[in-house]
Amino acid sequence: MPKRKERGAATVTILDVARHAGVSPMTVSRVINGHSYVGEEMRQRVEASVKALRYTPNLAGRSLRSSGSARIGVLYSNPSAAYLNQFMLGVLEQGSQSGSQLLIEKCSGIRSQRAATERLLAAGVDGVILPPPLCDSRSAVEELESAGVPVVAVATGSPMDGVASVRIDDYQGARAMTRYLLELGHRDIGFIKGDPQHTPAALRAAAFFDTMKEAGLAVPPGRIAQGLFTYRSGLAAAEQLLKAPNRPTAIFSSNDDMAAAVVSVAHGLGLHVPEELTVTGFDDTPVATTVWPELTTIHQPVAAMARAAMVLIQDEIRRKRSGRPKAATHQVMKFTLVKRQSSASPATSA
Amino acid sequence: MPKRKERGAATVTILDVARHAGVSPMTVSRVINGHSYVGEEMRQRVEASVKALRYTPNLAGRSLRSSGSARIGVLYSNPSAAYLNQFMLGVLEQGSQSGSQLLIEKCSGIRSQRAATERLLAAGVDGVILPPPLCDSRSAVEELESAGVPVVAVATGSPMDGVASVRIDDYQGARAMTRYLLELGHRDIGFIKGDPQHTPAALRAAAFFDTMKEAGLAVPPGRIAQGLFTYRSGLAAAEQLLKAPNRPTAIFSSNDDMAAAVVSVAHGLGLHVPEELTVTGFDDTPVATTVWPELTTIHQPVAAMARAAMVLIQDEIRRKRSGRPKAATHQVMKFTLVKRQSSASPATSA
DNA sequence: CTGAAAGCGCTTACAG
DNA sequence: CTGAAAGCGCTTACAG
Repeated sequence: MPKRKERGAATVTILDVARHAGVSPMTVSRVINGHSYVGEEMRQRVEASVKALRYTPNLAGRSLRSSGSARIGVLYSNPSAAYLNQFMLGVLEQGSQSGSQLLIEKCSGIRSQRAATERLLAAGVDGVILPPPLCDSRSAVEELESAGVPVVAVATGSPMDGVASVRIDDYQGARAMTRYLLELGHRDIGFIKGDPQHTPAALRAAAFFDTMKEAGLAVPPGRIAQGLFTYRSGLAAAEQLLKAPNRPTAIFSSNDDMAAAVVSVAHGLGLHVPEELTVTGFDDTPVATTVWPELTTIHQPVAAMARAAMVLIQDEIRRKRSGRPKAATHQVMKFTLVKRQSSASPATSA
Repeated sequence: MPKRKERGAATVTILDVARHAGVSPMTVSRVINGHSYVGEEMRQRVEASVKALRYTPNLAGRSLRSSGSARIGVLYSNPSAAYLNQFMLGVLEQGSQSGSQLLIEKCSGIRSQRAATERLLAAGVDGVILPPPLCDSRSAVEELESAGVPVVAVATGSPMDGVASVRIDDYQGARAMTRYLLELGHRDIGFIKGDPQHTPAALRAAAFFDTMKEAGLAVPPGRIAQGLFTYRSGLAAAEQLLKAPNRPTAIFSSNDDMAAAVVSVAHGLGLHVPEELTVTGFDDTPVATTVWPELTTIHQPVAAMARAAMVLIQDEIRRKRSGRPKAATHQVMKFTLVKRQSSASPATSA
């Protein structure tokens, strides 16, 4: 005697749907997954049953049968808590959806990096995702790839050949922001550079300079400050820029943490943001909506990028298992310019 | 002919371990799960094999067989991006570990709350987790429970009878912080209250007052400011407290966002933190380590609380399925006082 | 204390 | 275009 229905709560399975629609479970499966050719009439019958029974597939069952049950590692360092949270959110979301198992390893410094890599390999990972700044670590990539483990680099400014990557176009992002500031009427714009060790920092700076140049505007050295992507470095950079004899009407910071610092310093100097000073950031991390005024910034879809990285790594794993060559896809995701309260046209009296 | 081994990568299964150890898969399963009585010699043999083969169980397989494959809803409103990220991280972690499926619904206002609840019920959730501030919504709890769906409330200041909850002891947390400030030598301490709509806010305030009173210290009304847990409200509160004729030597803010605002205002007034003003927060969200100086605060283990909530809801679901009564466990997790750079003894010249 | 059998929900080949 | 069979990796009863 089958005991399929012993539980109190009726869990609708693919079999229930099949029975309801008067077809085989296979057909239901095909409809759900949008696979191959299914007769139009059947498709509709199945879809109606799915709806009527409120069926949602059990992912455990699916991933058990499909080869989705990969073991995926995430190796990170230098944790900006906010970024990492968002990133891991995407990774976990996609992971639980596809039934993959995740192994998270943190490292700091080259020695612990090697140890962490070893641990991942020992645990039998099928693929590894590298969020920034490890996405640019040749040593990490090489150690993993030479062990036959595919890698996906996330948010790198310079994707490596043969290594899959997901990123936004940092250059175009910074260009869009600079153009926006120009459109607002700003001509005298300060810029805070990011950590030179991080590849996207250079792209953001280059885009700023190029766009200013195209607009026929010179950027004197006094309008540039070096930052390290930290709030603290942003404080110093802001003071440098704002204590100049005649300050700029806008400051474009290479990330949000530093932009938040600029807002704080401006406030301290009695400058109203955005009436007397426009401040913009980059990344749209949670701090952008925490500070007041909220920051105009370039939204980097961190969670979506993490999800995309999971999809890419799973594809590489599948390819490897079936003996196909690497795809090494370079995926570029869309950024968006988010206008909030920290930006405005310069005061006419400036 | 079995095709168990067709894949290139050798995925170690429980069967491999069983063969290696010369026992049945059942015995391996029992050892792994620490179940029932297994002969000591066998246990060791199995454990050795697990290690030798680097076996890690496939969670999809496990959750398919066990009744772990519950469908769990998370209903949230009023998103503090940082808090929610951390919270979801914990939920997803636990969810993927136990093979549960997650349904996330956001709502704002009572009308959309009802709609979101309906959607969860329509999707056939087996249980729902309510992060703050929905953890205190009687209407949400009642609607779900009356539909027979168990609920776990997270971070509520006043747990309801018969509804499972996970929280920290906000009163003791604020008490610990106040004592710490007193130990540092502060006597004149300002306090910023949180949103009165959130139940923990009152507990934190009460603990501050009680502890000051016990120390024989009066808290004049001018030392208290009302906040709403937002950075913006913290700016206003900080100005109110710091522009008083003789300002306090320390300000205890009911959360980190407002404390970050205090630091910014202090900086603006030319006050050095912590030399001239100690600032402390509550929660230890990412902003606490973003600002400079980094905030001394009470660490609330948000991700761990989310994980605990998942475990509780799964327990309730299991109970319900097997016809047992609700457990309605109230779990209190430990907070920790994290000392960072924003606090110090008051200047002797103060 | 240990194991042989059956089945969780789904999808991959293989037939038609 | 559709379906019957088999099996993904694991654990729940049921026997011994």
